[in-house]
Amino acid sequence: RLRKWQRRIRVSNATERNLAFALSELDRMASALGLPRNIRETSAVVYRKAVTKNLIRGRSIEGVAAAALYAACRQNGVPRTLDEIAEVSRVSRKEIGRTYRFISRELGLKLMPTSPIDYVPRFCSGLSLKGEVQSRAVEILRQAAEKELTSGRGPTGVAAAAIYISSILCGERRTQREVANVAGVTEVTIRNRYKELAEELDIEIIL
Amino acid sequence: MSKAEEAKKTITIENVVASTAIGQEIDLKSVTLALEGADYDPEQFPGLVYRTKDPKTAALIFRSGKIVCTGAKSIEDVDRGLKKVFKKMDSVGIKVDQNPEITVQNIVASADLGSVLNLNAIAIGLGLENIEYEPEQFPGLVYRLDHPKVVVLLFGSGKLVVTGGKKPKDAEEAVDRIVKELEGLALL
DNA sequence: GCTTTAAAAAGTAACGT
DNA sequence: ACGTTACTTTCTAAAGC
Repeated sequence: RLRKWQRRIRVSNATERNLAFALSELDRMASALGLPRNIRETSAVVYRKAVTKNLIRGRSIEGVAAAALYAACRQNGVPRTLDEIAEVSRVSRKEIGRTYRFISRELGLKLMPTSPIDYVPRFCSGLSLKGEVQSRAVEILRQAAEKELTSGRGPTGVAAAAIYISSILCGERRTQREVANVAGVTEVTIRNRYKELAEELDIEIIL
Repeated sequence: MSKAEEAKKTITIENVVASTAIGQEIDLKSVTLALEGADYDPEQFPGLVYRTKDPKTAALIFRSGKIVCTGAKSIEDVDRGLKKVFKKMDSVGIKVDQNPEITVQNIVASADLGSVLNLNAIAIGLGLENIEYEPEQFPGLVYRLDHPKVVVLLFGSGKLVVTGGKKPKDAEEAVDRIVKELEGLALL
């Protein structure tokens, strides 16, 4: 009788300790990425659901926390790339991606693939580009989606290319290197994507 | 001719994995020394790797006498490749049953649906709960089928990969179902 | 879970020239 | 800006950590 109680208390303590650690880990990563409170709350909700469904078994708390944060950013329409999450996590990008796929499926998050449009505001502010450049980039991306120029392409690369084109069209040109650094892709990728967008959408770029 | 028939004609078997067992324990150390081109590093992996050039295959030989053959382009090539492995083992002094049971474990096939695909629309159409499509991580959409039990990777180009099947017919049935489901959703 | 093998799909990356 | 190589995803068996 007494042992059963002690065991419950022990389990309870361990569970609470693990949860406290996970929440502090979420907070630490969110702070490092400068994420707002609503995303920290969303990530905590996702993490608690994962705990409730026993999804932590065989997985590290850090891994599930990182995946929960990645999911929370996407749910709120302000995605971070796996590379960005991995930078502030102790877990590898590969592990975060696989854990995300697992909890996403188990919790039935049903998230749509990340849209390049969701990266535009953040990338543009990182390049000090005005709202006009942003809306023009978004318009390019809308047309790109309609003409099926985004299937299978990395969202960040497509967003970067649209912003690159938009910055030129608006007379606030940013170099491929500047855009590439902010978007976390290579200049080669921006070149490939922008050539494709320009040709398929009949946009003339005068350098 | 239907699109399903057209697509099925494009199916190409790319890789066949099979397992078998000679009824005997093997001293991998001595086999490694006797067979030229044999790679064996027990610290890294318990199996010895032996490659054949025609057909091009890679055999993983284990201490237990069990063997895995990968890389063959057809089930016939699995048999041809393993026959060569058996002959080599024989020439090195290992008595091998020349006709052990061979089990095909996995068949990887590729095919072409003939037209570009809107992966985003397909992800929604086939149901976000049955599909994995994360273009940030991989350009292909992952679709798991229960019948046949295989995994299909769909690409924006319209080309696809079917893996996990144990017989050529599994790939055919998978392509057939994919085409019909996409046609039903007007996405092909 | 990992280790090793093979193979395709298409995108992205990192080398060298 | 090329070209090459290589990594991402899926599957599967094997023996052992």
